[in-house]
Amino acid sequence: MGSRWGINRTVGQIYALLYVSPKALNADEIGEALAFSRSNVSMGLKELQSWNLVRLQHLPGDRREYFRAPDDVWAIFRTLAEERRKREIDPTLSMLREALMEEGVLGDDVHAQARMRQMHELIELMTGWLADVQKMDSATLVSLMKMGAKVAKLLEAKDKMAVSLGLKVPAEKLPESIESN
Amino acid sequence: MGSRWGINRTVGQIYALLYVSPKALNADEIGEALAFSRSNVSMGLKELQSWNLVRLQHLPGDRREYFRAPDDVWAIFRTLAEERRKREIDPTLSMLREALMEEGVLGDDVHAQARMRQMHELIELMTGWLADVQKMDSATLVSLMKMGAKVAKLLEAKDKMAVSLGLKVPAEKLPESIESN
DNA sequence: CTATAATTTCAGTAATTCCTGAAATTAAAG
DNA sequence: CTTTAATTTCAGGAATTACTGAAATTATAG
Repeated sequence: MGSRWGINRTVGQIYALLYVSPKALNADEIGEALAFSRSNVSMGLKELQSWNLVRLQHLPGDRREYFRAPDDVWAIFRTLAEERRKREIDPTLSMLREALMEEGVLGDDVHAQARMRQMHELIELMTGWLADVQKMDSATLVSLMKMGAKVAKLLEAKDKMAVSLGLKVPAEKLPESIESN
Repeated sequence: MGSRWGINRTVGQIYALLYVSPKALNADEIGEALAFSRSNVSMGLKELQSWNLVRLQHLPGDRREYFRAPDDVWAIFRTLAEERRKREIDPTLSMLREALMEEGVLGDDVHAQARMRQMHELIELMTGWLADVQKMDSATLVSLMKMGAKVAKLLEAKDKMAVSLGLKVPAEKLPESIESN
């Protein structure tokens, strides 16, 4: 599964093991369970750490390090999204920006420029949205997702209600506290 | 950029070229522009077609096929999301389901079972949401994304308003027509 | 400080993925 | 139907990525 999530097969296997394991595991246990060489495990764990996907733990009277996945699946998902943004989206955005500057000066290829600007806008919009969503607590996020398309209808409804009451309700002025339903 | 989007480097290059090109291109033009062998281009185009990412075109008096990317960036994005869901998420979901069935029968590893169920729920929730979002037109989608976190506040506001008016406004009963802002 | 356990690094090899040119196939034009 | 242009397939080689064991490093216990 993870092989298309920016991490390779063995790293994915290690993470899957940690994810389902009821207790933290040390490198030897992981290597034994998956029949990987010790060094392969070490590299895999290092990569997982660079993704912020594992928590470290020390058992008293044992000098080995123990690893586990965070308990909250949503937290895992957020971390993944956040790291992928940093590694893949952000560099893409700056490349696009650079390309737009250069072409802009030359005034060269108008069409290509317009296309790149469209792509840039789309990506910026999505990352901005992602940043907003990342700030929400898991429960709020879950209820929003459950609503799905209904959110759009709600948007309309808001306008209708405001209008029918002769009110102006700029979204910025709405209540601050938002805990889920 | 595309190398982490489920397609390899050369395929990504071909698509980037088509994306910025003001006119449809034939295979030879692509190969020449990128210095790829004709067969490499052919395989790349085949892959892009399997992803539904290119539109075909025939010029009169020319028997070669011409290729271009769709005009709407959002359409491209949707297609990509849809195809990745089919290829990566759906198989993961059924694997999880199977694993849950098997383990369930054995009653074996309670913790692993619970963890897989959590993951399954998260993925199902997200794909359900994605399906909802895919149905919206681009303009609606854009305005929702621009709102970002404000949607959550709006949710609260809806409840407040309904309550203060002594109304019950189940989301299901809200207006049908939803065009963007 | 020394001995030893744990972990990491890295060069070499294995495995996988990618790309090419030649041959085969498809399909349009005459 | 035949010719020829366009495209696809595919086996082999090139390039990249992943994995291993040995050696080096780090860190803890005595």
